[in-house]
Amino acid sequence: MTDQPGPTLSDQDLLRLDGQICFSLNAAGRAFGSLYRILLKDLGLTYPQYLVMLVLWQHGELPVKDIGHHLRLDSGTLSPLLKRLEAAGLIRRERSTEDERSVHARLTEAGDALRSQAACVPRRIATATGYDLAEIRDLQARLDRLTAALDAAAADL
Amino acid sequence: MTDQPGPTLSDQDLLRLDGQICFSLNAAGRAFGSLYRILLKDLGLTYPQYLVMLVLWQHGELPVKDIGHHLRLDSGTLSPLLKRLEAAGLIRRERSTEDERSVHARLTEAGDALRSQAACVPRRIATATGYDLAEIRDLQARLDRLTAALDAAAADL
DNA sequence: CACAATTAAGTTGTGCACAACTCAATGCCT
DNA sequence: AGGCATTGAGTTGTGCACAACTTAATTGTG
Repeated sequence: MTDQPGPTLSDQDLLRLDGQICFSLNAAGRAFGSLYRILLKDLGLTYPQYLVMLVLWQHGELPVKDIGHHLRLDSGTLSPLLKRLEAAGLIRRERSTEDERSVHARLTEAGDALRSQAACVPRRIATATGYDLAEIRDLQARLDRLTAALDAAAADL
Repeated sequence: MTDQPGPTLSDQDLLRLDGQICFSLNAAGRAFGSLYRILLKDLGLTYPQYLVMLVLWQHGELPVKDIGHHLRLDSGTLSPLLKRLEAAGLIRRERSTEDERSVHARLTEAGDALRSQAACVPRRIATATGYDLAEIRDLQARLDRLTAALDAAAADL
């Protein structure tokens, strides 16, 4: 029989311990945000805008829907964000001719040119983590598993 | 000699790979957010508000500054949030008599009563992760190390 | 074909995060 | 004591995330 600390934690204990993972997750996310904010300042991009640009640099022209799919964002977030990117002259938005519901985002020359300016960012971020590639991938895998589990749990409430 | 993918990744490769950790981190954070949103709906709390309540349930009366220290939030975020908690009748805010700059947040009876209602939340979250306690702690440690590294990197820009 | 259901964007409203700022209270220092 | 920097909250403005809703185009079905 086991008389270790015990597998049974009281709700009070959990209430005290709770927040820990999400605290850590939150803190890490914000730390990333701060760093990106600094590194992206010269490019005139916010971190979410940078993520959208990353998607466009990889995939070229894309409908809003697909961008949202890649980033797990809905039109309520993307519509104003894309408007700002368009106002900044980095992308153009055009209604698809074949399906008039769909709007496609496409890089302008300036948007494409920004790519080379952004090229140094990932390396600086990677260096800042202090992790090597294997560790990063491992951490990522754990986080993705976590996300999947949470999504599944949320699905059947 | 090694002719594997190689330790030297081009900036373009990194640009493609980039976002991965922060993507995963972001996704996990949002997945947590969704789940908490559902579980906290009955309590009438948002997730950040719940975090503040957690701190108050643990520490009792606290100055705004200390709450911010626990949660890594500044007054710009906390002031309106605490106002909403006060409007909801869960806390009271009172200027300290000994230092009139400082404002202390204190649980009302309703705020304290909410604690028992919230007691079931952490367990449900923990279950939803699909991780056991050891894995959670391990992940947490990695995330905290990551945060520290990123903070340090941001400090010397 | 007509009409209901679905889909894609966009809009509105709320709340959070953060930078930059104001203001008052306190501490410090000669 | 006088004067100045520091500290703690709060305010303002921008941008993101998300829920709930609207609008218009498309699809599916009887």
